[in-house]
Amino acid sequence: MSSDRFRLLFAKKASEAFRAAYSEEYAASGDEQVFNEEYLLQQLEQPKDPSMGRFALPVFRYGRLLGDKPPDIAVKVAGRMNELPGDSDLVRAEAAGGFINARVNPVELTSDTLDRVLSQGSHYGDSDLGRNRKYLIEYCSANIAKPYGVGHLRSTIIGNSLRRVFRKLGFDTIGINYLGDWGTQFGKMIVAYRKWGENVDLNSNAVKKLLDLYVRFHDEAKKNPSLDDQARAAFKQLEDGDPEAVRLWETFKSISLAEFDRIHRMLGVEFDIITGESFLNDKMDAVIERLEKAGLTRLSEGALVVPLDDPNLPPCLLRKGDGATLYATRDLAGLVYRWETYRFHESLYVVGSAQADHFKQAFKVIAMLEEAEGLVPSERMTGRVKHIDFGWVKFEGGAMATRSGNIIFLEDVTDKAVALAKEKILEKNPSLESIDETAHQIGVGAVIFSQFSVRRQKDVNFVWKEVLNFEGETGPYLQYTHARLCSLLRKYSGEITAEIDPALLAGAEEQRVIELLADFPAIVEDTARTYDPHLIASYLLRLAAAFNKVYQRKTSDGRSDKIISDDVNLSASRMALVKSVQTVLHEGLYLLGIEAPEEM
RNA sequence: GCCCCCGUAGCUCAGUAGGAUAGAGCAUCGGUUUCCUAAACCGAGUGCCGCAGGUUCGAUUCCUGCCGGGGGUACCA
Repeated sequence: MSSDRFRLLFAKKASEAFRAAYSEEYAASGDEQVFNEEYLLQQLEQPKDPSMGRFALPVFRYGRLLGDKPPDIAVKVAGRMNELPGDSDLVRAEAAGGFINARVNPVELTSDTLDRVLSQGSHYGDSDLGRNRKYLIEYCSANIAKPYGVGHLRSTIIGNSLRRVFRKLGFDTIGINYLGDWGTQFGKMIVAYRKWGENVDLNSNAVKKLLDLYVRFHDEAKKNPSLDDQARAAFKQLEDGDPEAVRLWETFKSISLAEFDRIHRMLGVEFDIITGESFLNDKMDAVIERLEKAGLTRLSEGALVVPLDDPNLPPCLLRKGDGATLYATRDLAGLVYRWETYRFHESLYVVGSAQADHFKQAFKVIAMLEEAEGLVPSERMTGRVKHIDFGWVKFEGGAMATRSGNIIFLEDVTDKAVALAKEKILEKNPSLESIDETAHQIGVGAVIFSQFSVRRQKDVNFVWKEVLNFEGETGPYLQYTHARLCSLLRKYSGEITAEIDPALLAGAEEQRVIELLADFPAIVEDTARTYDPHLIASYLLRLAAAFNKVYQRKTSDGRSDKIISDDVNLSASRMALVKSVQTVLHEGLYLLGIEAPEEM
């Protein structure tokens, strides 16, 4: 939680109050560090229930030090704090058990927050945290010649979101799609195509036909293991530049690239660089040489490896027995290339947790190399490269695997979601102008949001019933709330400004919304710190729910308490809130990669 | 065998660098629209927080062991 002026003042007062209320013990403690402002600021936390206060200071740890009971300490210190001169209005201390709760002046918080949101608009929550720092984020990394399944969706949308989050924080962020366009799998594809692909027409539906070949290869390889040897040989041909193998590879690649491009447009996903493993083909020898020169390599069972000084990791393979390279070799070349080219602040790899060991190995090799070469710390990338892992996408509880053909095509999912969204629009808002476009935004939004519904590290279940549910904690719920806010904005004819009477927004429901609005910048930073957009997703649900309470509220006589009414000042105040929530909801959805239609 | 991740309400999950009575959604039941979009809102209830120890003023959170699920474990990526 970042510090604002309320927290700073609270910490300052608490520090003074401790010294005043316990002057003797303070002098005797010899540990004044726990009483200084910076330390206290760090100790501030969020009360369990927002109604208890905006933030709180637990004082349990002072019990022994001050020889007093925590609840008594809280009472004494809180009392002193409220007696201190200066800005006595801004934040009030309130003892509650072993906590000192902070009551922030609602008028100040309201005008402060609304002023910032309304004046900064979509830039609210921006930061210069990342000024002059480069951030690399690799995501998607789909494999050429394989279909785009829901498995790839997770990496793609997490990475796409992180790219937007880091940009917002001022980092010079580069999103990289590092396609799997090289490796033994292409040997398999080449063998399969030579054997069974002569009569396959690749002019239509090519991706699915290539998948059929791939699946058939694995089926037949079970009965006939010599196929795997043929595949390795074919990949070796490809690496050696055999023209026919290269021609086939290029065909597979162009088919896939066109397909990926189409799908990414459909999802609204962006990349700054699209490259592939093959880009590194001419950069691997140099890395291998460096490792050899550093004395880290060894020949083992015919293969060239780097033994790692970690008993839990197998050696990292650089060259197979036949001299061909591996995934790890290319990733090492990529690490070195990116470090030399960009000198990044951090470089992230958004890849599933199944590859955790692979990244541990690669990062370990780099660390050993940098150590062996005696590089100064500023020349080392160790510690700056991170594997951002995530759990599996399970289908109705089971595993998905390309090889067995047990896979859900992403487009089948989005098509269904979009169709359902269209059905709902026709039912609820048939006069809407751009029905197809809106249905697309809602359907795709629902699919994307479903991936953010759990923390990054956890497996996410793909269940049709849940992905196609538009009620409750879903993307469409957020979009719907946003659309209603836009509807109010269209209807309201007055000017929207932060120059309103904050007292008119003093109700508990409004205050809850304002507190959440004030939290947004910290949420964006937390997302960057944890590399998990789930935080934004759950925050937006809280914000939308809090606003819907205001929106649906009834007056004491049972009538709905309208946002826009005959009371000009009240309407203006509420509309300032409406515009602020709409702004943050829109920006938050943008950070997740989800569109926010104005009507639906 | 060894290593990593996970285990919270019937289901799916939150629980923010230990803290205040462990929270949401779905599902179930009931209610709200003379209509600023009911894709919403309100109400109803359920928890040996996998088990057993340990550290601490305080553990769902940290440590150890065990049980259960998933993943990884050199010529796939």
